[in-house]
Amino acid sequence: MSSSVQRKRIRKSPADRRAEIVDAAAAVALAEGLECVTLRRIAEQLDVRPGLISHYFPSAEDLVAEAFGSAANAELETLLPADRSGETPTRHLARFFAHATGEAYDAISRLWINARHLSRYRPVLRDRVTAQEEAWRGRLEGLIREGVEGGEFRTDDPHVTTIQILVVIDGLGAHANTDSGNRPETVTRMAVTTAERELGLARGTLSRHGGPGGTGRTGAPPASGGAAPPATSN
Amino acid sequence: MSSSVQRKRIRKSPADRRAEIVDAAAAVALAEGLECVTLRRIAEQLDVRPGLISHYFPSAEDLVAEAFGSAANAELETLLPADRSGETPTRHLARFFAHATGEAYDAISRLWINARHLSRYRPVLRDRVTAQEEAWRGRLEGLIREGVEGGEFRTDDPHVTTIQILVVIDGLGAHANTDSGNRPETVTRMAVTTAERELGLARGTLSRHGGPGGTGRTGAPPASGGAAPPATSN
DNA sequence: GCAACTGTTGAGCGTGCGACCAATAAGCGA
DNA sequence: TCGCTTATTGGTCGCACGCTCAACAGTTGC
Repeated sequence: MSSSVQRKRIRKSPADRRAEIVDAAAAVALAEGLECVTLRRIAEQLDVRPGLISHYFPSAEDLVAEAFGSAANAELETLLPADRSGETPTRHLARFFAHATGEAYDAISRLWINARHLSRYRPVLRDRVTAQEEAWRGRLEGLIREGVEGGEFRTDDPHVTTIQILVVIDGLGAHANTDSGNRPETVTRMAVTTAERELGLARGTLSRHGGPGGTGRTGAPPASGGAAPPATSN
Repeated sequence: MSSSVQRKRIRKSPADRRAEIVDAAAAVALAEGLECVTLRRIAEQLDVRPGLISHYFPSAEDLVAEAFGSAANAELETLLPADRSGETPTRHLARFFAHATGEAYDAISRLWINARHLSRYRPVLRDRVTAQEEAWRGRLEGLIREGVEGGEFRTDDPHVTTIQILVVIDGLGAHANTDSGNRPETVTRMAVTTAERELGLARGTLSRHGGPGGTGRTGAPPASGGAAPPATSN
């Protein structure tokens, strides 16, 4: 109404404005997809003119990459905080799976699918995706190594084990845009099952994230053969 | 030069023209991505006018869905032919993994990532993707059930086992646009490892696709713990 | 040989995109 | 308080997209 005749200009410091733009872009990327991160869309979000976005990001591709990096990084920080104050690796890993397997993770899965596809055409984004994959892997591998050193986990090769877990999580997340949600419990639990198997943990250890934090052992015998284990109700 | 003044019109039967368009669209989808399946692009490919493509596909989204469906279906037919003339399920599954793990499969992985992402915005494509997932799963599950009935495979739930294998394949394929290719051998073999474990097969049974076709048993003890198996050279 | 059918063309509309640039005004230091 | 720096605006360009439609021309059947 009052602003249609003459726009009120709000002048901010470059650092503030840039951060504001990146935050808005990350939000749009997460909610609507990376292809919706356009100069006009972000400008509208912040109630500024498209030219201003161009001013801070002369190449729009840089903004898209930044949006993905920001969103993915924030999620990583929630999922696997660098600061694990006092919590055991087992509890931490259990908490990680609880979050990374629930429906709340679908938005993140969508973002990863989005970014991995768009990487095909946009080199700048591709570099960002590679860096983020590295960051996620590094963070998880650190947690696993810590658990191995403390005797909670057991694996010959933490690096390979980490990748194996991530591959399963990626595989489960691949259908975030299509699945109707009716998946067998055994499949939903695949990531946890893989982790427990590869880390020498008893079945169920990583399912109860409110459970024992000390040793993580329950005394249940480990799965012996290769047959599919019966699905547990919880 | 000679055709610039007056275009030579080639009139074809609707069925032929439609098939021609779908084939071209599928080829473009596979080579350059589904977003390159545009009226203008396909028209250029066939040396006709864009309006003609619109004539056969009043909605461009239908053409994209058809392109994906055609490409995915052709690949499924190569990967898991409906007609398994005389070959044992073990040999057949081994052949499947040989193809679905090699670099030649990257193009298909890219297409799936592409389609799954685009499904977010295009309902028609989403239905097609869901149908293709169903088809792939059904074909693989049929093979596994056949193996179980013949005593080559052993699993309590062929349905779940099938999905588990496909999840791993999806997880491995997720990085087709970003990976530099340097992946640990153990990770590359994850799909085969999963199949062998879930089907009660000895390690290596599904790696040698030129190997024994009868029983598929080698006498080697099954993997006990979660330790990474030594990498085999072939 | 001619007429009817319809596959095919050519042209144009409206939209949204990234990129560019001169003009403007907000806020800071002198 | 004034002037300068520069953050911000408003407008425009070229491009590619899907979609529409009247006009054209192969092909077929009479």
